Amino acid sequence: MDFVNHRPIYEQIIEDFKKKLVRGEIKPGDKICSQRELAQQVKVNPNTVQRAYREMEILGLTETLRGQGTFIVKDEKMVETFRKEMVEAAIKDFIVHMRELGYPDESLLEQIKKELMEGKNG
Amino acid sequence: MDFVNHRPIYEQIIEDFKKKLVRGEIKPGDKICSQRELAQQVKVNPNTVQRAYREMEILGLTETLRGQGTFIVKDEKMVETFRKEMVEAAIKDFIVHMRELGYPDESLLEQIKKELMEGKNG
Amino acid sequence: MDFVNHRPIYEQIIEDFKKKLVRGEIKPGDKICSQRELAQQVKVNPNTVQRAYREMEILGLTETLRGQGTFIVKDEKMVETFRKEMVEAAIKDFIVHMRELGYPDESLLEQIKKELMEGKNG
Amino acid sequence: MDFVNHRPIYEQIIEDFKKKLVRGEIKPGDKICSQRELAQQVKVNPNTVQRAYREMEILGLTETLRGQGTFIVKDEKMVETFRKEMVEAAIKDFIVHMRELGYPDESLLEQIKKELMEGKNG
DNA sequence: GTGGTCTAGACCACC
DNA sequence: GTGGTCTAGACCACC
Repeated sequence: MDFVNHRPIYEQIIEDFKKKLVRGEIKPGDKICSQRELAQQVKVNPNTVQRAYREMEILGLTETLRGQGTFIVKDEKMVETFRKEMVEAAIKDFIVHMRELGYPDESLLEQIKKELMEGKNG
Repeated sequence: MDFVNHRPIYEQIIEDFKKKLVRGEIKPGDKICSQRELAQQVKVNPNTVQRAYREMEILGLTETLRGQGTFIVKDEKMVETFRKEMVEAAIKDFIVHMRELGYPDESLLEQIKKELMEGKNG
Repeated sequence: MDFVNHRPIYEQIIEDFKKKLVRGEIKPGDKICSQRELAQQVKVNPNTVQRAYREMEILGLTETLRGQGTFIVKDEKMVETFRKEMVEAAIKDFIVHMRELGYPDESLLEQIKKELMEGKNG
Repeated sequence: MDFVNHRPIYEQIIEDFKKKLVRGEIKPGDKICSQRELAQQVKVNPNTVQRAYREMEILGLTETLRGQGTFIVKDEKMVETFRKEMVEAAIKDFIVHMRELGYPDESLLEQIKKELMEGKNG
């Protein structure tokens, strides 16, 4: 967690969770960490984790069963839709941002290619 | 300004300013809006603008002369360096983000190409 | 705090803090006064203290954790470097000032010796 | 002049003037720059220079003769007294400052000796 | 008019 | 309780 950032911690937790889901590190039907456990792991107040979990349930990502824990909803399609949405949003935001910087579309692909190579070797 | 966003208004002001600089809408040596003027334009308190301007000065982007106003530093090179930094950082952040989403590098260029086309026609 | 001085109060707060650090009255890792507490102690507005604390963080002297407080960076070396810098700067400034007054280097050591003695007895 | 400093410009002008006097660059009875002239030289508003000159007259450093200009008071003793005061104050302030930094008197002379040497060679 | 500092006090996020 | 942001508005130094 980034405690300096202005982004609320509970949003950062949700964001992390979404990334894990999209990457396939956690799958529909999986039981996820208890709130207490996660709070200890990421060194955050249990209240903050509670808020994140509550919001994830509202978003339809998880469901909590009394006395059993919190589970990812059993809906493969949901994850796939979700993945597409996040990827597309990321790309669109990026393009908008680069245009705001006055960066020409023509140079963009070249530059990305270059960075991808460096990232592999570096 | 986005008053709903978590992002502090003073940071949004700095961000706007950076974009204008990078796009060449304002140039080294230019006098920029007075604090009071900008405060009226974007409808925030002069103190908030003051804070943004102060941070820009610390960042080395502007110079402030008491009683005269705030100016972009007279240093073409600085602006160019700055432009490169911002573009590069944006691309790197984007790549990192896409990898966090588990998106394969191979598909990335294709996908961006597609989005760039749509953006043009849309 | 000196409310008559031209020196801004927030700078005086920073200066006091630096002196305490250099003198070893506060140490790396220590939690320092909360902003509200210090504001009450020195009878200034919490915003003024906030500004001082913020600048100290930018200077790399402190670290602030939301909801937990402000701490001196855990870096013994940094403090030592800082101490040396302050002492050296003070001496250099002094020498420059004395030369500006046309005071001959030769007399300087004598004069300081004299003053040091008086200070002890006085 | 230092336009960033919080020290009022008119005080900086007085300070400069005092240093010149103490160094002997200007002498009792000398005519000094006209206000307009100085304003142009140091690139400052004539009002600011006027204020500095007014204060210097109040301090008994100068006298203004209508239509003739401003002159340093013809009082050699005054300058000498003044010189002693400034030098002594500088030394005392310095010692106080170093003690505030917790710097031991014993090391002080050594350190100054060292800096004086460096200043000569550098 | 232009920037700089400060107060008083509200409201928020997180502990 | 602890820090962060913001407003409203005063007052100052300098142009």
